[in-house]
Amino acid sequence: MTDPFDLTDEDFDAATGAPGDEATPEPPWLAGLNPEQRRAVETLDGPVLVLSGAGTGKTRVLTTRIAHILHQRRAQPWRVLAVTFTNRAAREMRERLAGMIGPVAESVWLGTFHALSLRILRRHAALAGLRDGFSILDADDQLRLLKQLMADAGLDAKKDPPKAIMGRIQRWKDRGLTPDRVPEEDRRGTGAQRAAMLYTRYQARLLELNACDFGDLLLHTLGIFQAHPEVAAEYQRRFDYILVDEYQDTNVAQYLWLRLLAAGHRNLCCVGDDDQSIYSWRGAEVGNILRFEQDYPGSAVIRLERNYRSTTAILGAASGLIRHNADRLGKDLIAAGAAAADPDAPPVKVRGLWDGEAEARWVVEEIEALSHEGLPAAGTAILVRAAFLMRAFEERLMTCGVPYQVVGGPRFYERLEIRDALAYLRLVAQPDDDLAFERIVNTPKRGLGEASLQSLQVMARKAGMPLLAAARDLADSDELTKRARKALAGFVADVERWRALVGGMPPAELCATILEESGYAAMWKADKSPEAPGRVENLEELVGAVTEFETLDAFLEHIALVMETESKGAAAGVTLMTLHGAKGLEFDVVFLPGWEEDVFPHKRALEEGGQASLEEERRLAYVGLTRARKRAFVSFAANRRIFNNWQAAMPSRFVDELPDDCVEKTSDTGLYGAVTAGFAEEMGGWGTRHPRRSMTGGQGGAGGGARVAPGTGSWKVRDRTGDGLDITVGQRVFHQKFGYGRVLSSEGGKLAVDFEKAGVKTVVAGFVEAV
DNA sequence: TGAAATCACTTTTTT
DNA sequence: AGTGATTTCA
Repeated sequence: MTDPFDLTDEDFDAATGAPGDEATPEPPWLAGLNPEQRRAVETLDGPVLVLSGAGTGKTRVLTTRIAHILHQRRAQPWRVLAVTFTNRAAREMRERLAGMIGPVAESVWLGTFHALSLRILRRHAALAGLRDGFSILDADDQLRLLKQLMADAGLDAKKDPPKAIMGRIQRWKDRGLTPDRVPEEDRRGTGAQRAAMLYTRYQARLLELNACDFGDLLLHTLGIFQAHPEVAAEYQRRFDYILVDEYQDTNVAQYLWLRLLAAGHRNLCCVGDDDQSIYSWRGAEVGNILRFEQDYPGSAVIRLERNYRSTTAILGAASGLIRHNADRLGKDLIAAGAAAADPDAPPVKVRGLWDGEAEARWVVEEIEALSHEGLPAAGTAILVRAAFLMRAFEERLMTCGVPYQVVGGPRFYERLEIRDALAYLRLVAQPDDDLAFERIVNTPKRGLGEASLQSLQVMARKAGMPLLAAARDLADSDELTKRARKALAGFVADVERWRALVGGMPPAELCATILEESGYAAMWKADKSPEAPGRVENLEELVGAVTEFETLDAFLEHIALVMETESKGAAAGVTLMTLHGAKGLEFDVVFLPGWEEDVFPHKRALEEGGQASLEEERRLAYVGLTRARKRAFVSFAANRRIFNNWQAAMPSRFVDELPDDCVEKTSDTGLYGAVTAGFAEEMGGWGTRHPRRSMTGGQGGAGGGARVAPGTGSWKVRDRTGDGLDITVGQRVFHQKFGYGRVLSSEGGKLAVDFEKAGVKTVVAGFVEAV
């Protein structure tokens, strides 16, 4: 195979007139690399696979490699394509690159698969059957659309859960399969046929709506490349070098996408770690990394095994654990950093506790103790298997007044009020966005009930026009009651007035105008429920977020792809997040709670995926451990409340798999006596010695119970500025989580408050506001 | 048409 | 337990 870019340095320099090696001093960024890293950076021609273990400098290699390509004048920045998996990784890489090579970093094609696909798709929308300005549906829209289609087809949502169907559709998309290519064996079995049928209709409906979902961004791009070789060729020529981060997490569609783009020059560099593959449930194929060498014969394979992040104890624990996986390329981490040299680096602490609340108490105690040892909360993370495990920690951290932030929790864009507000903006930007129309036509209440909307739907469907246009016509006809007609006409007039304003004023101002004039903001301001003020705040935050953008379209595009408000402000406290969210991050101190059978490894994972899933769960544990630089703590509870009842829990098998020489196991000695050998069995036995405690209804607060049911989902994190000095006994206060209440007593910065909903609770003064 | 009442389902992980 | 959806009642 001839490779147009297989040039020697001399050829290249002669061709471009760039100075030769001796004239160019070695760029500073190469100096600090170890030999393997250096090889990964300097092997520019042909396919390269970098097997990069945790903490071995993967991001550094990627950014340095880009810098090197540019410095060597191998390519212009806009001819380099770098693909990441998350927006965060893209942002981080861009920042680090800018730090090395300056503002020219901006012109590199760097982004997530989805963002880059969208960029390509916008240019060739017509080839995918879309019109300019097509919109991107969020998960909620997708599901609503599917439910409509199911209702039209007379399918029972009880028999075929829309979420399950959606899952199947997405997995087909992950595999690059359009509805007509769904293989026969995928159509057999319960519900499969109906899912395939719905997939066809769903795609058809999306085209009618001039919309696509997340998976379509890739699928359409891929389809265009396959159906129009001249377009594919254009992009093959356009990029001289392609780099891919987290290659182990790519799905089939992404694999094909990359293979197509790299087909010409094969200057493809993929960086990944099979031991950190944790997204198979989303269609990721570890197979992609395992067969790289076969796909790209003659590829260079470079292993990065020197870990600069963690202590030997942490690495030993992680390696010992992951060794239990059969299906891996086999790669060992060698401690090489400053942390490894620390002679009194302590072992990984493993601790068994009575229940989830005791676990939270212990974790926060340790956090407070560590902060006195020079390891402050700001460098500490609590990493959990599933979001519901966060509750106990949030509660405990709040009670103790330790600042914290939840990362990747319920996301900004997913909030009801934000989705509503976005629907207004979408409808104004895209009058044929029917899903947006439906969402807000009667929010706030305009007296347009189901009956009116039903006839509107029917009419629009018959005339083949978008709902907004149909509404305009319907308001002029005499189909509806006078009141409904008037309301509809008013709504249509509003939207048209706002549409006229687009471009005439900054989008943030437009957004504020719409929220005011529609009465949507007023609706929440008038709402008396405890969460309403937070929603008003979020709406204000939304307007603030729009300020960053020049046009409404640019904002909507950003929100569709990024869907998270940029983490603003310094991370001051303990970081609380899921293990999945933690990949690619590092902390001085890491707590890994909830290591119990059925929780971690998760029961559902085992039920659905068997051995393969068990290994994936183990990789997740490995990811968790390897996030830690200096200290790692593993814990498990003998009893845990799941849903609303208590369940006895066995320690996770992963606890036993941790090598003894790297960990120190202790249990609650004060309560249960010293336990050394047979530790896990004994802990597991607790549950049987103390059979399921059934707690009768959490609230009521009585019965000596400090144990009060946790409140609702999310609340805003507040820093502890001002110690609530203006709060006095008898004062009515508002608490983000517990709502309104009255102060009973105050002692040492803590208040006893009688909450209207949650009963009597002790809270830190800084977490309540006087009302 | 809107509010109240009941019901079912939740909690694995997310671009 | 708490949320959201669906059903029932005023």
